[in-house]
Amino acid sequence: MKVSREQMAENRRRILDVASRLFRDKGFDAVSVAEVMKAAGLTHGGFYGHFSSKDDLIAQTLAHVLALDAGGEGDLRAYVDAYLSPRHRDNAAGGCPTAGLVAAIRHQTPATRSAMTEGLRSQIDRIGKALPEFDAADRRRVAIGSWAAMVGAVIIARAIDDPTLSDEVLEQTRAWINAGLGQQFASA
Amino acid sequence: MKVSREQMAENRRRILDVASRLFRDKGFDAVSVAEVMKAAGLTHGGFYGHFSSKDDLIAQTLAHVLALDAGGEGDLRAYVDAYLSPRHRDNAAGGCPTAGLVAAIRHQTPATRSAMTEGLRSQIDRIGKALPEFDAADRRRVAIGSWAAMVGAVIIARAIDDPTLSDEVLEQTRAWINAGLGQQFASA
DNA sequence: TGTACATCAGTGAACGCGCGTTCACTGATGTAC
DNA sequence: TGTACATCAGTGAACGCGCGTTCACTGATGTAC
Repeated sequence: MKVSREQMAENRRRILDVASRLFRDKGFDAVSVAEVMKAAGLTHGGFYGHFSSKDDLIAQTLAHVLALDAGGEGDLRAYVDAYLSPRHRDNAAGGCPTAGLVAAIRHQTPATRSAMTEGLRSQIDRIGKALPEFDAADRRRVAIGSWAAMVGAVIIARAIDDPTLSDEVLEQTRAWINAGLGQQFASA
Repeated sequence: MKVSREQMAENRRRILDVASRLFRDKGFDAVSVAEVMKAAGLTHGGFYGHFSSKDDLIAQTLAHVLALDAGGEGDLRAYVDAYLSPRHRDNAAGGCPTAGLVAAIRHQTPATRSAMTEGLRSQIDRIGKALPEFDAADRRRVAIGSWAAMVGAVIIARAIDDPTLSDEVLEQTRAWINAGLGQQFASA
């Protein structure tokens, strides 16, 4: 049965929200269109009224979640600490979409790759802006190096089945980044 | 038709070799059992004489490729440079299995996760041993931080569709790691 | 404001396809004599 | 060393299943009067 325009817009938003959680949690391939629609409280047949294909859903979900994720976080050091925490490692579904999905982007359509590229570009810029104590050239290096280490550490920590080693990867990467952020915190 | 024991062992080795390239190139899900067997010059029916399931192939392939990859590389700085090169970024099929596959490990069987954990553990140890200029505590931090940044940068660089930004991620991460490896090279 | 009807968001059965896996068969291997 | 035969690695057709996608239908929406 037909629903109101507002209801349809809300349904669409709910599909993107649940899809972003499911994709981050299980990966693009392991989540079916029917599963997304069911999680959104709908049936699978209506899917193609909102999206032209599963690939289209993936591209739009990525753009959606990266836009939400772009909220300016104030303190960089606090952000690094939260990012490299066991809590974030164990919460892929609600965590950073880059950490959860970058590696799979290589195999996606151009629209999806493009959305991820813009997300990465603005994330690097955002980190750079949180580094006023560095001059322009250093700022870029620190922003990119730190971001690569953060994303790499969370991905690695999530792969490791030994909790002690997994925690150590997070903790030592945190120390390594803090050392790189400035000698005044080199012992952190 | 039956083949000799040596032939069978060689067939098995060839299956693992082509599987490791295909998995690194396209991901576990996008490679079918039939595709692996065909690439190895066999038909799909014989697969279950060598492996009990596709998951078993994945676990054994990962152990196989991580063992091959474990060759001790001499100079750490040269290793970092090669790792963070456009050439390595563009050669996922023949490149580092960690960069190509870590992110997908989260969704694999315990045997596969265990193989990856051991591969990561020994890789971190190997990098640590290549850092005699640091004391024990710093060595661990530098090894893990550098490795996380290397893996993260290659994964991110492979996702980005803008060659300029992709190259920049590799290059700035290289500079960031070199800075962290010691002040005597801080300008590299 | 109230009624009549065209629109169209969502439903659920059905489709074609590729996948992982199975199995009866084949013929070279390798062992027993 | 040569022969007879049991073994078994590899073949290719077939299976069941879940997936992405399609489509005829339904009934609430929202517009025209």
